[in-house]
Amino acid sequence: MDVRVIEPCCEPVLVEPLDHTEADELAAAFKVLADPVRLRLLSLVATAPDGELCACDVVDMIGRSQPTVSHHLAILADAGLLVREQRGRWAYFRVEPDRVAVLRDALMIA
Amino acid sequence: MDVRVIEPCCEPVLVEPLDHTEADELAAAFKVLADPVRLRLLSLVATAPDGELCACDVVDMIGRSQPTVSHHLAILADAGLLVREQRGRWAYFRVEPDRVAVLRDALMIA
DNA sequence: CTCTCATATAGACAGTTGTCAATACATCGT
DNA sequence: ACGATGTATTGACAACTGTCTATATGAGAG
Repeated sequence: MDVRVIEPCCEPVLVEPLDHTEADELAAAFKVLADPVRLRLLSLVATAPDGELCACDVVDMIGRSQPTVSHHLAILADAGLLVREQRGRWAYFRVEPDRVAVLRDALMIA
Repeated sequence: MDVRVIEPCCEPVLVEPLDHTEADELAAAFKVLADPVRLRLLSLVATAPDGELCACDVVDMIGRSQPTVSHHLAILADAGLLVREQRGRWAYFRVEPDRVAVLRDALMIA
């Protein structure tokens, strides 16, 4: 039977209320996720076969104009959720798991 | 040594991109978290000694007007993150852990 | 019943956000 | 060097959001 030492996971970590600064930063982070286009972009990159996706392929999948997609990708990258890598004319994006984990951990509150 | 059978936890669960409907619903849910006042309210309730908090005590802690606090509490309750219980003239709130877990699970993407 | 107090609602206003068309920038191929 | 192509930026506009004051609702106390 497969066993391992239990790690603190999925248990409450919030022991005292957020102060103003923490709340502002967290809210800004969640605001990035509070848009359907950005969530779909994130899920597209996360489920991409090679773990990365070219911006050139994304526009058609999303169904928004190229500037709009570029804008949302920039927001995700600025937030650290995606990392951007320029290869020639093309921009490739991949998910930054640690950054996603920060937000996930913030929800271990109850 | 404390051991147990491993459970699927904190591992990627997203295997295909979100469709429009899923993205819209998730975005609406994260939008609720995308405000510092609501995050502080949530953390105040989550860390309250009895697991519940009276709206009457909250206004002073937050530093916003009573209507504003009431507005944010309503948004959190409508989203299912808080449950509201009227006791006489007072309204008590507690966290709905299952609802928080839904959002946390949505971030198990990488 | 009436007064008081906790909470909710209405309405208004400033600031922010998502979107697009137009344009600029940058890199590759010829 | 030049043209083609992928991506980013600019500017504009409609829609949404958070906040307040003023007011309404609703429940207990006297």
